[in-house]
Formats: sequence, structure tokens, C-alpha cells
Amino acid sequence: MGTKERRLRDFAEREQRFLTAARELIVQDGLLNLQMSRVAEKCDYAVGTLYQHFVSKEDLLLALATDQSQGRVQMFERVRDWKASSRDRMLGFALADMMLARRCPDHFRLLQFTFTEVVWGAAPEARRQACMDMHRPLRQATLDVIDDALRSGELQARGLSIEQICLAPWALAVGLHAIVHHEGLLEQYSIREPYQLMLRHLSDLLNGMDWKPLADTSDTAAYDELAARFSREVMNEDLDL
Amino acid sequence: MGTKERRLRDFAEREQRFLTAARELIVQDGLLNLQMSRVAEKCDYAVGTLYQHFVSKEDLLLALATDQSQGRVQMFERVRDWKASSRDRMLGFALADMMLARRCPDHFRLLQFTFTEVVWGAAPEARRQACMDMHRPLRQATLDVIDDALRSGELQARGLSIEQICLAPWALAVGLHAIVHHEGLLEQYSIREPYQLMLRHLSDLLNGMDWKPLADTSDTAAYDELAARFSREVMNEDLDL
DNA sequence: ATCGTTTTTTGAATCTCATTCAGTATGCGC
DNA sequence: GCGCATACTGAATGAGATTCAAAAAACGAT
Repeated sequence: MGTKERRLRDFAEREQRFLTAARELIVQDGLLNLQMSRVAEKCDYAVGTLYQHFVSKEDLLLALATDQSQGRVQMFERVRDWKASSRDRMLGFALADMMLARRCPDHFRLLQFTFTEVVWGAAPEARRQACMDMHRPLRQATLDVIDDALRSGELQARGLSIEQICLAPWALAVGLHAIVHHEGLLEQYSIREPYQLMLRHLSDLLNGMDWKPLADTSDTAAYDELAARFSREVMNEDLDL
Repeated sequence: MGTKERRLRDFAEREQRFLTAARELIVQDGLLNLQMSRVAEKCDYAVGTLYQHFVSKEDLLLALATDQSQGRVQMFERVRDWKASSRDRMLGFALADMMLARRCPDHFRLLQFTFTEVVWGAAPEARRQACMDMHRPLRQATLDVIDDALRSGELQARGLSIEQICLAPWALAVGLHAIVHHEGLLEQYSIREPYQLMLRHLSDLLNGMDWKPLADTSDTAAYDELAARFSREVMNEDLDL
């Protein structure tokens, strides 16, 4: 019976349309002004139909954040499989985020908001689980690279687990995204290229962890070169720092 | 004319009572369930009176976050003035945050929420400004320590401004707070003592920046010792890691 | 102390959405 | 074409933030 399958496919398709509409509305009017009825209207459906997909607004937001993360996950996996040193791949994760942040800064803002107690706590358990599941490979990619580094001897565990090691670059990245997307903050402190700076700080951190080969972190040309290689070999695109 | 002054004092006092009530309600029922009418009721005032102080819920939340930051600012200033190496003082900032996070984890959750586009963008400009003003000395304390380090030669700028250097530990801290306060996340990855780990990662970062004197970051006893000294000399209290 | 004026407080009414659900339509097997 | 099941609809509901006209309190001059 193919009927049921088609139904399911249609349903999934419609869900995507809702998510796309929501994304567009957020870009247009800001997260602040997102209204459920507008999302439904934009897709020419009644609100009730929208609520067949998402039991609440928080549910929708978390679903959107999860959906948007797909691209990021894929990027991270490509970075993991990149033919580059473990160290360069760690920087590669940061480069991937840089690209993404350029392409759609709203994604990180949404992520920040949905991870807030208010939204996360109000979303249904199933959706939270789905969000975690979506992010698992992203995290795994990072852990894999750390594991590679340990195995190859480029990095010493010094008593830490892979997860514990991972916390450092992870926190650095999360923090930077939060700071960057908090409008008006960085301008005030006259920091122009936060993500470029981020590469350097991450590199300093890796040096501090004694992650071989150690780098001269003040060599800005090296970052440009790495970025160029990254866009060529990972993105097949141009990325101007 | 003392009347006007007294009015102002009373007004400010009442504002504090509203903020305290809000804080208590948040602790009790969670940020999610905070209601303006409850805050007013708890103080035996009508909602309208509450709205004389805060033009919106967002305004109240941001005011609360700002108010709660006072203690943190004072701590940071005490750390800056601590008779310790610039490096230890940087770790001291992290220790101060650790204490605060223990005492009232809600503070960081609230901060995270208010810095979200949705709240920040909906709060009135004046309140945003007040929040920034409150945080300025906090940031300044960090910048001062970095400046000390540069002057004493414990740290080399290597082409970066003080603000740019500051971004690294700042992002690390913000990121860690965000991760820690996102419930259910760390447990999943079996990280038990994130803040303790944080000290080590921060220390690694400082090593990577070549911040003298370089430390053996795997020497956990050293952190305990530092923490003990911190509680004795900065807090005059006991802090168990 | 009394009165007119100004300021503050009040809380019921209003308004804005998110959310629901009784009614309607549509699809499907017979 | 019929009857059942499933999906869709959007007006009605509900929760809670916000407003504002009326009431009360504070003030200050007489």
C-alpha cells in the first residue's frame, strides 16, 4: 500500500515548507515578531494544520534550529574527513562555522535562543531528543579528530578524556558565537574581525594543549593560506576571510 | 526640599523590592513561568505600579540581570586588586565565576536569556545602556589585568590590542557558562566538574598565549591550592572545589 | 484643618497572540 | 454513490502582558 507512504512523504514535505516559511519570516521580521498564524498563512494553511506538525511555538523553533543544523553537521563531517593534520582540522571546524555565520547569522542567534531554558524547557521531549540526535554527529566529528590526534601522537591526553579535551574548543566556539551575535557589543570594543581573531585564539589554545605541530599563531598569512586551502578542498568554493 | 529626594529614595527602594520578588519567583517557578502580575502581587502592589518601573517584561528581566551583576562586578574588581600574578588573577576571574555559578546558577541562565535577541531587542534603549554601563567595570577589570601583564612583560601583545587579547578568555568563559547551564547536555557527555576543567583549559590557553610564568596545567593540586588562596585572600570564605 | 491641584496607585478592561476543537471537507474502500 | 476515517479549517477560547480612566493620596497654599 503506497498510499500511506505518499501521505507520510507529503506530510514531511509540508513540514519543510512550514520550516522554510518560518525561517523566511524570521529573516524578514526578526525572531521577536514570529507569529504562528503568519507561518500558517504564508503557506496557505490554517493554523490548526500547523499545529499538527508542531505542538507549540517552542516546538517549531527547536525543529527549525535542528533542521538548520543539518548543513553544519555535514560541513563538520567533511572537515573530519579532510586530508589535513588533526590540528588543521580543528581550525577547519572554526572555519566552517565562520562560513556559516556569514551565510546565515540568524542560525546562530536562533540556536542561542532555543538553547535557552525558556525555549528548551518548553519544547516537547521528543523534539529535544531529535535536536540532540542531529547534533550528535557534529560532536562526534570533533571527537574523532581529537581521537586521531591522540592516536597519531600529535596530542597527549595528559589525564583527560576525549570529551573533556573537547570542552575547551567547544566552549571557545560557543562563547564567540554568543558574543558576536549580541549586537552592539563588539562594535563598542572595536573588534572588527572576531572570527579571524578566533582562529588565532583557537590556535593559541591548541599550542597550549601542546597539540603538534606547534604553530606561530601571529603568522596571519598562514591563516589566509589555511582558509584558502579549506575553501578549495573542503568547500570547493571561495571564502574570503 | 527633601520631599522630592525621599520620593526618589522610596521609588528606588520599591524597585529593589520588585526585583527581589522577581528573583524569588524565578528561583521558585522558573524563568519560564514568571508573570508580571505575580511580581506585583507578591509586593502587594497593582500591576500598574509595576509598570511605572518597568515598561515591559523584557525591561524587568534586563533590569534584574543588571542588578544581579553588581556582585559579580565587585568580585572581579577584587580579583583585579588581588596581590597575585597577572596569570593567577586571570584564573581568579574564572574562580569568581565558579563561586557565583554555585551560589546562583539562575543568574547565568538569566544573563544568557536576556542577551538573546528576543529580550535584548525588546528592552528599551535606556535599560540596555544601563546594563552595558554596569558591565563596563567588569570588563575593565579584565583589561586592567591584561594591561598589567603586558607592562610587566609577563605577556607579549604580539600585534594584538588588549581588547583583542581579552576576547579569548572571555569567549571561553561565556561558552562554558552557556554549555553548563544547558541542562542535560553535559551529563550526557559525562563531564562532572566542568568548572574545574575550565581552569585547566584556561590555563592551557594562557600557556598558549605564552603568558608567564608558564604552568604545568595537569597539576591538579596547584588548582586546589590556588582556589584555597583565592577563597582566603579574595573571598575571606571557604570555597570547596 | 480645608480645599483645589497635582501626582500616584489601582485593577478591570483591552489587546495580542498562542492554542484548541467542533464542524466541514476530503479521501478511500466498498 | 455511500459510509467511514482522516485531515483541514478558522472562529472561539484562554493566558497573560499592557493600558488607562477613575479613585486615592500627597501636596501646598490659605
